[in-house]
Amino acid sequence: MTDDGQRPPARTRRLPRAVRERQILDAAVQVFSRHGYHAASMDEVSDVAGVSKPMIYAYLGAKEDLFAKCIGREAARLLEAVRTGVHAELPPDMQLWHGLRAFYRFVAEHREAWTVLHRQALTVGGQFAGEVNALRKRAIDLVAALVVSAGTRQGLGEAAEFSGPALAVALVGAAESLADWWLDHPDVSDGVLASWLMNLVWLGFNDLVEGKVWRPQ
Amino acid sequence: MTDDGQRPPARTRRLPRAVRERQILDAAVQVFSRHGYHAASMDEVSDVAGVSKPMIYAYLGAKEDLFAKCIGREAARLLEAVRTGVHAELPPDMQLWHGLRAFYRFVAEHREAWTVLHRQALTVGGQFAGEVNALRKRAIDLVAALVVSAGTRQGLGEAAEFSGPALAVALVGAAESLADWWLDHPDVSDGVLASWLMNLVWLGFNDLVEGKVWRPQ
Amino acid sequence: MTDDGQRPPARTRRLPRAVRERQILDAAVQVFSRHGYHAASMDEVSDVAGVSKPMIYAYLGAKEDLFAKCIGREAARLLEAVRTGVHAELPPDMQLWHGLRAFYRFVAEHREAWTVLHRQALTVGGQFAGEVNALRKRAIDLVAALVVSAGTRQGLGEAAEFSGPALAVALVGAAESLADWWLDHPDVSDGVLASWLMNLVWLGFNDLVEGKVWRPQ
Amino acid sequence: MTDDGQRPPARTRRLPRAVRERQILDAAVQVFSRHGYHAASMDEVSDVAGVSKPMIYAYLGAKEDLFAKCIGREAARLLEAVRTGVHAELPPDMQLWHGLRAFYRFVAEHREAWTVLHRQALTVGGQFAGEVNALRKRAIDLVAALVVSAGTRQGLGEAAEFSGPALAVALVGAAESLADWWLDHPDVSDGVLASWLMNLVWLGFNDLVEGKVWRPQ
DNA sequence: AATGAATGAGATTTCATTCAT
DNA sequence: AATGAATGAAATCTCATTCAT
Repeated sequence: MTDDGQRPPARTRRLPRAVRERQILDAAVQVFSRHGYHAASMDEVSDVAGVSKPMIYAYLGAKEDLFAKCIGREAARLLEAVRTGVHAELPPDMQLWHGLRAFYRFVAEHREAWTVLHRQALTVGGQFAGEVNALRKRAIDLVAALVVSAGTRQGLGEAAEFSGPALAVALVGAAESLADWWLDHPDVSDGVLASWLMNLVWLGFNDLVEGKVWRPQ
Repeated sequence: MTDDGQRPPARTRRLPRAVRERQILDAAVQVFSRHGYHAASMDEVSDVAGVSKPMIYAYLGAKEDLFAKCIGREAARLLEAVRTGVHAELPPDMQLWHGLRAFYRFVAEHREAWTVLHRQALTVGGQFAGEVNALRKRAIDLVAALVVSAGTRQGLGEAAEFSGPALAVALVGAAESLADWWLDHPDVSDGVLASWLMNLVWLGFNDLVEGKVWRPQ
Repeated sequence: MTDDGQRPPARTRRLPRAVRERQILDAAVQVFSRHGYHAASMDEVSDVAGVSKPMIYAYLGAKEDLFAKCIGREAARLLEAVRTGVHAELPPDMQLWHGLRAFYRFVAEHREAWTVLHRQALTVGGQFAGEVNALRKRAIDLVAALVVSAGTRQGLGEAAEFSGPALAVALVGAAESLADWWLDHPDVSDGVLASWLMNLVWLGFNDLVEGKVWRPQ
Repeated sequence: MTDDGQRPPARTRRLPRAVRERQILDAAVQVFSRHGYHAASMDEVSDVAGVSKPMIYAYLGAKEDLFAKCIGREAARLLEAVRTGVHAELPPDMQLWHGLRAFYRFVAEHREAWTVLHRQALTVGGQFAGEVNALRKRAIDLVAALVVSAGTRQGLGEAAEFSGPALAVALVGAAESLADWWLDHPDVSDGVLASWLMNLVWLGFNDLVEGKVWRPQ
């Protein structure tokens, strides 16, 4: 709907720096999401942005910097979206549910950003592990906090069958995996998607809280 | 003890083709796992393999082919490992549990293969989606079959709160995510890891089967 | 105390043209002396000068012109310094001695200018040979005149063992070489430096004048 | 007369590495001597060498390495030439004379090498000071040793009017300067050139040894 | 008078790929 | 069967220079 840099922005001239920077970042996210860090070329970024290469280097630095700035911006956006979606005054399960919905809405509305964050950032030899893992870690911590708060509230101790962080990791992985799946099945609403996960995870989690345990055999 | 291609294999001469091919593939997996598809160089592969570049091209084709063959071989190995681990005569939950353990054992024993399959193959812009997604799909289908068989056995229809494939996707994602997490927390046994997932997923799944449902509010 | 262009001159505005030109030239000499003609960048010059690049082009022309103007200004300064130092009414040896002292004083006080003149101007493939060689030639001619005047005064003809111009060239080379050496041994006074040269050259020269000659064997 | 890489060597194919390396170095010396380090382009080197750029990088490394190797090779050659020319069993003055002649012969026969060593290597911001200064220092030390040996042999102490190292520096500078001058006056023989210098320097030096001194006024 | 914004052109360097032996 | 030698093509990045305000 809004102009997100899909088409070369008509090669407008003499824009203020902030605007150009946004244009370039938009283009870069697009290109990186399509090809990944290494296969993306600065030439394509400059084409898509409708700006000559020297501007990119002048404003955003070398390719690595550019990528890092993409990651940084989109990570901040995603986190902000989730944070706004969660309502801290609600009970844990509702917080989780709203958070998931916000996450899926973001993925739906910013497919490219999500692709860059989820797929492309992993491949660059730990070079950008910092940026992305920080995001992931924050997400996991957030979930872990919810889980633990819910758990302790209901008297769940530290059991062999359960590990807060690991559970959070698994949940985040499941959520991400579903997000990817969703990209190819867009006919499901974000609410349904979130419900599925809640039904899978929350019910199981509640069983644990109540002392039910699955054991081999 | 086992030759994993760590050291250049002493530049032996006149080996039968099959052996050379294995040498090269081993080296390629190693190099791709370290740098990813694009950043990996054929020069490094040839160095690590202790084989000249023309041999690589003669035996395994261009870089793309080489990568595809890496993916193919490791995917087959992983699938084989899981298939061998699962005992089809057991009840679904035990099948799932054994499958997960086999999966984690494979990851532990073939970190490089897992890295190539999980991380590096994603970045190449859908070029190798075929190879990897096929594997993933087979894994998901396998899980989905288990889930559905268990579900139908207990009379669960197609409810709004539930989707077999999506459940499988989520489960696979959770398993993968935990695998990654495990790489940094190697002091947990594969059995424990698998148990965590079972407790998270299976219990929740059972609730669904029994008609329990989580709903917002 | 003196403004040597060390710090960006605070980006003052609306200065008269002559002042701006001096600012820019000072900066340019500094930058050229640090990096040489090719490695110097107009960006750095503009930064150091505290003036935008378009001003440089407007006032002093393209990079080549700028360099030529640097050379020209510093060459004129050096010549002026030497000319002022020499007292034409003195006998040749004293003229030479005072000239050398003036030269070394200039080098000490304008290291950057000297660097640009001596080192950087040589590398630009004869492009600025004109400017610099003119200076050098004037210096050599000046010395040669002294030498010849002293020689003819004492009846020295054109001998095989002697060539006025060549002697001058050698003397100038020795003086330059000592100047460079001096940059790393600043604890010697300009008088001492000049004395060394006089003792080396003048004595030898006098011997020649008197008919003494060194011959192989 | 001999093929020194003047013309592209007919693009011969599949030469052994050592030969190619020599070809490339020859071309590089030529190009660097024409344009200096910065203005020289790897493209031109590759053209002149009759070899594609990748070969240059494969065999001799990046531009900096290439330049350093040029300097290194030519410095070694020059030193070798001088060393061979000097006959250590002769008295100091004859050693100096033969050394100078050898030096001028080298300059005459390897103008390009001399240009690279003398002019171009100075401009590269001290980056190659190591290589070149080492050479210069060795030359100066060699001269200084001669001077000192001659001086002490005749009882000259450390006087204010005299400094061994400084004298050597001056002499080397004079020799270099004459070498440059010679490039434009090739009708003088190397013997004559060397004689001039000997007459200028050695006589003056002998005066000093004998206690004669020039003093201002 | 002065400059932020902008770029065409060209530099170095790397890589996948193939001959010729 | 095996490889050292070789390259076309393309990537990243920089710089001198100018426009539009």
